[in-house]
Amino acid sequence: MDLRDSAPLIVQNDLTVLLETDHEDFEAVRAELAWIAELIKSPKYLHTYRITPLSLWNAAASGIASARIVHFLEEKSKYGIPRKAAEQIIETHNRYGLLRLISANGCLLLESERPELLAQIKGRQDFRRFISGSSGLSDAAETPDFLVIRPDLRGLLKQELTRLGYPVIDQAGYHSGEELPVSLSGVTLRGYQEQAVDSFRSPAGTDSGSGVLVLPCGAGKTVIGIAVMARLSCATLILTTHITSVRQWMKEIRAKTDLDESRIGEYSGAHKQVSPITIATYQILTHRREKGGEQVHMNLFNSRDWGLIIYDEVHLLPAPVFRATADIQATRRLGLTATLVREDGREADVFSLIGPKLYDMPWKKLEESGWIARVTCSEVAVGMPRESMRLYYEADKRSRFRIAGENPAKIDVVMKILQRHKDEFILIIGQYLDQLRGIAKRLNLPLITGGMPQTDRERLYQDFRAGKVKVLAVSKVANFAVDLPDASVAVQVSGSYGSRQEEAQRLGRILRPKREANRAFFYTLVSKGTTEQEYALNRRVFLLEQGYEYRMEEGNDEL
DNA sequence: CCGAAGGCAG
DNA sequence: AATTTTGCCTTCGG
Repeated sequence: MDLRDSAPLIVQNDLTVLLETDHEDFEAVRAELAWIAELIKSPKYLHTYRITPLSLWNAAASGIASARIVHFLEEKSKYGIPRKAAEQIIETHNRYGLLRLISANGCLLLESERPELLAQIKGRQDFRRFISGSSGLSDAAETPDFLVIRPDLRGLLKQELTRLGYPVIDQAGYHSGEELPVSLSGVTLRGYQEQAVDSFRSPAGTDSGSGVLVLPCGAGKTVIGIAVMARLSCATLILTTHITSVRQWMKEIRAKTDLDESRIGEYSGAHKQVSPITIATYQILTHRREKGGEQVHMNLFNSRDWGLIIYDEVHLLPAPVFRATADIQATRRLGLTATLVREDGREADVFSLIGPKLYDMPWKKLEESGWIARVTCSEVAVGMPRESMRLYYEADKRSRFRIAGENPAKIDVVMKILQRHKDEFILIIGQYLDQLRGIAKRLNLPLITGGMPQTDRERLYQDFRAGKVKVLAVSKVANFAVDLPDASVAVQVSGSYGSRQEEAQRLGRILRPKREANRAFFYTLVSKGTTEQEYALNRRVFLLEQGYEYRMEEGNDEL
């Protein structure tokens, strides 16, 4: 084994990978590593990644060969790859594709080049329920060429086999659904958007037909969804997180296709229209009248012959919708998201029930080509005044986070930042209403919270867009409001615990391309010597994974 | 038919 | 481990 002291990686036996952050190749190696591993820890000088079965299968699905992975790791690591680790990478990677679902003569078949694997599955008590009738051979002891699978259990089977470590490539095809001619009008897709749409379409011969596209905020996920709809030209059900997003989809579909208004419907609390294009929230699907009661709106999946279902923000898809999705595997499914990471660890279910990752556009690449603003992130350490520190130490564990979050010294730091960015549009985002009210009062800023009526909000947005107001304080509504105007500076004064999701969303607020210098600034204020620092560490993980760096600043002198 | 207000759940 | 916001349902008044 030759020694490459100058290489930035160390690959360990357990498939964790360490990456030196001050290495000259850091950025290039990080970008490559992001395709095959997940970032799990990110202290300043040494980031820890883990290569998981799922990360390898997603890589396999996007066409990255195991040889390329091993070669890359070999070349970029100081001590090469331990033999065991290389074997395991190849073994796991190669399992993707061992099992295939196909349909023949109207039957659903599970086939493999490894008949002994099929025999093993057939022999398992807990897989008996998936197999229907005979498996092509009468003698149970013989090794089968294929297994006949109950079509209604197609989803569950894939879920179970993925859990067992044998993901299935599903080539059994899809029903085409009700026809609905759709053409795009007045839109030109950007290059990467075209690629994303293509990746969902049949790559030579095989029909991918289901899977997930990963794109940053502001990359135009809606347009891509609409373009897929136009290519397939069939009745489509679109599921999304909240009503504003439902309306957003409607608006864009109206603007960007030749569809008549009557063909587009909203299925929500207010309107229950089932049109050839129907847009609904996840909430209405999961809603129960009483605890443990029936989910009356789940029928939406069967209330029309959908040819395509679009899952917007697929990382937020709730458990009952997974269950319903297992039953409709013959329908094409498109997942859209900015991150495949879920806080509940159900990435494997996204993989087996929605589909594998088909396309991934890293944030940094979009930044390079100017489609989103270049952002400088800073973490500002703010010391706590003696009185708050005393309260902090006296408080029980659960109140501490809030006391640190509401650190009154943060106001002065906010003022300094406002000074630094005097003529720019600034959002001040926080978690606690008391804190925000305090800041808004001291600095004489308008404050938007969930309690503010929609019309009042819109008036403020307008003033902001017109430049009459340049600094706006906002509560958690900033995480959801689609129509919140764009700013070039965001100051996060507090957040909800370790949510990576939230950090990414808030950064998303300032990503829209800027007129002159295409730059934006993201500040996050963290109280020194408190638990807030640990949570901040976790919040950063997702953005670090995307290649953002955080500058460390001191907000005030020691108190 | 529509929108607003109040309650509850996630 | 917890604050806030949102969405859905029901009821009520026009």
